[in-house]
Amino acid sequence: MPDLIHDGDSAAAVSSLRSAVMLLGRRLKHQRVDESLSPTEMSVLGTLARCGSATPGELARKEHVQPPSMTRIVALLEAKGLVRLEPHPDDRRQKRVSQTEQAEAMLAESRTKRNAWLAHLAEGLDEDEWETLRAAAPVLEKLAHL
Amino acid sequence: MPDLIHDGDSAAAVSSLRSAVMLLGRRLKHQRVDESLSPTEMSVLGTLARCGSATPGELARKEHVQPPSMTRIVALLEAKGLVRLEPHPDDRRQKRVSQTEQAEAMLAESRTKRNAWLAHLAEGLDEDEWETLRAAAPVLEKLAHL
DNA sequence: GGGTGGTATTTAGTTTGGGTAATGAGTTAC
DNA sequence: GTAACTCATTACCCAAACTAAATACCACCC
Repeated sequence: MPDLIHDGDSAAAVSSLRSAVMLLGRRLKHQRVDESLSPTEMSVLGTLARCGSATPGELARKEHVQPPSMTRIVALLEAKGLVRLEPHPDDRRQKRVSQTEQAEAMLAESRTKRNAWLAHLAEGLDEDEWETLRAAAPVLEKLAHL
Repeated sequence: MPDLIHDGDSAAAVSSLRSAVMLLGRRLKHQRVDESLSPTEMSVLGTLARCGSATPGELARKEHVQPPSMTRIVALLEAKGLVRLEPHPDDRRQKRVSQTEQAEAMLAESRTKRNAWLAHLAEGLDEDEWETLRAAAPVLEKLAHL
């Protein structure tokens, strides 16, 4: 690992990365598959799809959101029939959240639409640039979860 | 440019990119140099540093924010002594926004602190991964502005 | 067994950062 | 010279997070 703080190139890269991520994030917020679903709600569904099921607390930690926010999000998702809430087998303080088949179908449709939007945006990139980005995607994801 | 919609690998990359960007964006929001400055305000200062000066409307378009929001942001920045507002030389409807020396100093300090945070986060990446990310930074920035 | 401290979730109330609609001033085209 | 358009602003609103406090439960120690 290079010295990220004092190496000039890395410093510039970090700065560039930050502003790009924040700007792109703001734009992505507006690209919703389902108007009634907030970006974080979508993200929670994605997490559930990857992890199977989780407690609200685990979800809050994974999404880097405070527990009360996750309570609200889970409640809204349940009201829409996208997640199921069951009592935790071992600990009656906790609950188990898992996605429904409906959520799975919506995620599939959502991916198609998101891809269309981002693909449209990425038409402004050349082949090499896209290749760079494709290589970086998993790394960025790892970084985001560290 | 490959077919981003139907190529399976690219579809996965797009999906991964989206969730990573949104999650990382949410986390970055909390890492402020100056507690009294919102992420978008910081971003505006960054844009001004790159572009010299601009009108509120130009800034709104660059940041992908509505004009009224930019009016408020610029007003807050002016109240903090970080930008200067002058009448536009050619068109009396418009104004020219430019950063002050104070803003420049703050940006420098800000970069140091941001780098420290992101560098700390990036300790979990190995050298190759960081190299990948560094190469992707300018591309991501280009994509965000398309 | 009962008290004590800690944890999971929720409720209530607040802040924040953005949006839309409507207004006023200034410019451009006809 | 007026009609149409553009830039910035004002007033109002809304969504989505937060903090603090309440509730329910577990685990440990005596």
